[in-house]
Amino acid sequence: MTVDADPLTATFAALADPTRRAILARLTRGEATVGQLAEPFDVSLPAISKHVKVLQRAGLVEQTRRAQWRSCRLRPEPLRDVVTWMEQYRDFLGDSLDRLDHYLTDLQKGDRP
Amino acid sequence: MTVDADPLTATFAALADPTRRAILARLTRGEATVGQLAEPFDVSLPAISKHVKVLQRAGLVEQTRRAQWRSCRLRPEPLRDVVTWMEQYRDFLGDSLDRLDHYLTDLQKGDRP
DNA sequence: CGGTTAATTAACTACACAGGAAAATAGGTC
DNA sequence: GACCTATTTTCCTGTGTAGTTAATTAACCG
Repeated sequence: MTVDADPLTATFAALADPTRRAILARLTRGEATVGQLAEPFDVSLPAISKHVKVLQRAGLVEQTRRAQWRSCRLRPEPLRDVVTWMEQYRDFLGDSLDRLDHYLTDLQKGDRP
Repeated sequence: MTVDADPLTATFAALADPTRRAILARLTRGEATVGQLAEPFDVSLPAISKHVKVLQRAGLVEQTRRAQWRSCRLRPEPLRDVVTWMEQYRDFLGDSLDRLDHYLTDLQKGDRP
């Protein structure tokens, strides 16, 4: 993966790693520092730091500095882009994606945050 | 990506390539041989053949031999697994995924093909 | 300022992947 | 069998990535 890949490619590439998916799952339970994210894993801190950077590049994680801590927060937009991409397969997945489609359309019109 | 990656990882890795996503999009319009899949792209046939193999390994494409042609067909299961995985982010994506969740649950119970 | 903590960067190894060209396989036709 | 077509396999190159340890940056604390 090049650094200038299109957003969808960057998102799928970011999701194509179990450690990164686990990091995202952890972040659904609230913000966390890089050190906190690293705790459950048996890998070095630099490794986690790089994973976080991949997630940032894909727009899935946002990092804010608080003193010497980097607090990581989950960003939903790329996942919504994935859902949007999957809509072209609605005939294969069933009509539920139609409803999802409408929801996202409404969302773009500003009907909901 | 190792060859023995878990299914979700293999699926996301397969989707993390624009050429492969284009191949999938083409297959929503019906079956196609490897040669037909290669036509729109400015890459060699072996390259496409390898992309198709990655898609097969992820379960996204099924190949059936007809004489010397390999007809490729889209398989929806891995995409459904992606939707299932995304359900843990429903709070971030909105309640539409709840409905999708119910749909997939009904589907597992055999309410629909 | 010296020390401590949090996180990143640098340098390196090992491996996987995208791509091409060329050779090999497989099936159909004559 | 010889030949043609479709596809895959093999071999090669360049590049990206996951991981390590060691060094570096950044911010706070006394």
